[in-house]
Amino acid sequence: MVNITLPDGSVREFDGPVSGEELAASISKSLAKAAVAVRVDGKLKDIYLPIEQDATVEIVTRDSEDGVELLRHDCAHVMAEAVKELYPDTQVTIGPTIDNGFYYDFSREERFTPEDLEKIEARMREIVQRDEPIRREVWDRNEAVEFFEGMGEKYKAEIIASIPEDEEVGLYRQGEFIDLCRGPHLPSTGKLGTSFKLMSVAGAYWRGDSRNEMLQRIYGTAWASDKELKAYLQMLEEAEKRDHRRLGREMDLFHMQEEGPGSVFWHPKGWTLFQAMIAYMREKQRLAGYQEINTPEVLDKSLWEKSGHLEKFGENMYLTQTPDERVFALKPMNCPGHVQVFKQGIKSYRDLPYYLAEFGKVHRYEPSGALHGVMRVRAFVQDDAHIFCTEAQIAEECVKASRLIYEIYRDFGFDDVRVKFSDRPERRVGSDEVWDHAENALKEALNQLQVEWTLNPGEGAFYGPKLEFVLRDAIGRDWQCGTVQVDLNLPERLGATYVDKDGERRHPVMIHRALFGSLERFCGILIEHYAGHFPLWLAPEQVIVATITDDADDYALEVLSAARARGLRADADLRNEKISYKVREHSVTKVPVILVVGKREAEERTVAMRRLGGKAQEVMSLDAALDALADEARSPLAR
RNA sequence: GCCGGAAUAGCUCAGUCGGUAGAGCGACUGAUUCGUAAUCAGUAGGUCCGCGGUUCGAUUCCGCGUUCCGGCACCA
Repeated sequence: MVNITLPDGSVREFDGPVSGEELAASISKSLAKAAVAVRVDGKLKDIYLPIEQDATVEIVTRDSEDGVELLRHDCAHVMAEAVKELYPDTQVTIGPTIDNGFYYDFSREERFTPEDLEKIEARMREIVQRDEPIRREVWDRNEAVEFFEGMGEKYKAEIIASIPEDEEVGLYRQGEFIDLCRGPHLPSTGKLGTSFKLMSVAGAYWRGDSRNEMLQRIYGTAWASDKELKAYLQMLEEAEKRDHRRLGREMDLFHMQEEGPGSVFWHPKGWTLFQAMIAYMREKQRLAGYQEINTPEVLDKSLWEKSGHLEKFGENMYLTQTPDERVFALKPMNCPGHVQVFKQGIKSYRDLPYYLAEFGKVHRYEPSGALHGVMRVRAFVQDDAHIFCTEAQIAEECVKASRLIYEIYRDFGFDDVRVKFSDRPERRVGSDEVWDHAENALKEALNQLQVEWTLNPGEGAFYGPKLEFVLRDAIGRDWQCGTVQVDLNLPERLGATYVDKDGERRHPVMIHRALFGSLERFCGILIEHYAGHFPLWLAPEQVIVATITDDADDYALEVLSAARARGLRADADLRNEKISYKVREHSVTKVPVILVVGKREAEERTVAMRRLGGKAQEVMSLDAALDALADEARSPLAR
């Protein structure tokens, strides 16, 4: 007797072992048709395998979240099958699912071309047509290793050999193709459907390690229906339209050029946006008790030797030699400079926590392949600050800094923020005891914050563990922005001390924190997040006064002065062009408000206010319009 | 840095099987005085990314380099 409990709580009795297929069929015909797998006591299983003991079972349908995941995984296998059929000399490696799709890494002498992708996709559709059953087999580990080695599949053999001894070696067979896989899978290739598409081919290191050989990775996307596939492809197109590199040019915010790889030329409008961000942060930090400073960008090599930067971060540093043959480094971080400021005069425990902030421009020689618009550059401004405090104050100060980050992101329109905790890296300074201490303090802060977080093992800074605050951009890419780092090493290395209650000199703890992180990156994220439609307080150009004919020129200039007098960033468009032409042009550059004035408005001292993207316009008195706009243009901190 | 791809007018792109290039938009000039996302006409604008090589001749073919794009690795 096997008792199966269904999600609704009902229990079904069977005389003996029952498969998911049979169970679904016993419930309804339509469910049997839609069923592709089962979840037995929380674990996904193949639908044709017998359930031999009492269990809670959920039928997984093709269009459910689990179902789509399986479908994508199968898609990867079918792709591998197609590749092996077309190019038998190829070795297969791994093929997992990812957001929106899947990939599979192959090893092959020749390169896959876009034409090859078309062929592979066509063959995949044939395999779906064949509707090959996909069946699980449990193999003896050594036999499996021999089998794959015999086929010349050295990567597969290596993976199998590395599976823990107590785990089953499960292989899945579909047609002639057999692959190692944890599973489960759909019952046959026909269940895959046709809503998939191969997207691109790219290089990827074997086991994700740059010391290993490079494989060829083919990316694909797969969905439960053509409708969803189409929606996804459309989303990609939309994302392309809001790409900050494109909008940066269209809105005349910035440019970059060959002579300065990874360096931004900010144009007047882009710099206005940048300054609006700084103005906001300056005020936010003032309210939180920070003092702003400014420290040198070029400092003698010896300081960077003392701090450990040259040893642990040197690959990323720009060095420069002066005519007197002294060697200086462009600062890649602001911390050593801030320690120098802290060290001036004698600090008492009563001075702690001591907050120093700087909008510091740092230079880092980043790998060329990492550069990406303003998101990943070699010269950027950090809203950096260092909090010098006692060990007892660490957790509280980390909590305060983290809360600032959440508040700020909310003001800029981001609610979905993820946190990663990065612990000690291989390349580090300081003893294990010190690291234990720093990591525990940071974890305590996370506890107090009561937020979800994930561990990012070995990704901490060389001087301390860190919290990383991550935002997702329009194309689904994650960007690390804010960070809070606990440092028990640099103050000692650089000789920073304070006099404690007992008269002893002690090294303070240093908390490094950046809230935007990089102003450049945050700015890029803002552009994409808003698709260039900035809220009024951030828009580089807030108001355009546009005339209908030159009858209104004098009045338009009067409106312009009045708008500027209220602090609005405004300009006038008096050109002899049709109003529809002007509206289009300023809409393309995403000016949020156009005040249209013609003869009628001039006579009545009104304006016709038109919002970006809006259909209608509102005629209101000049004063009322400017009052409303000036109010709306205030920063969130002034509300 | 690694794998693959690309680089032609300000932008988007076409083109030359080797004989020094073209469109649309934009810019400029003129006309048009017009009510909410493109008025009409004309003009100008190019080291075809750079350096070598092959060739009578290279923007085109080959090599090297630079930058960019998509990934990987790295990272704020």
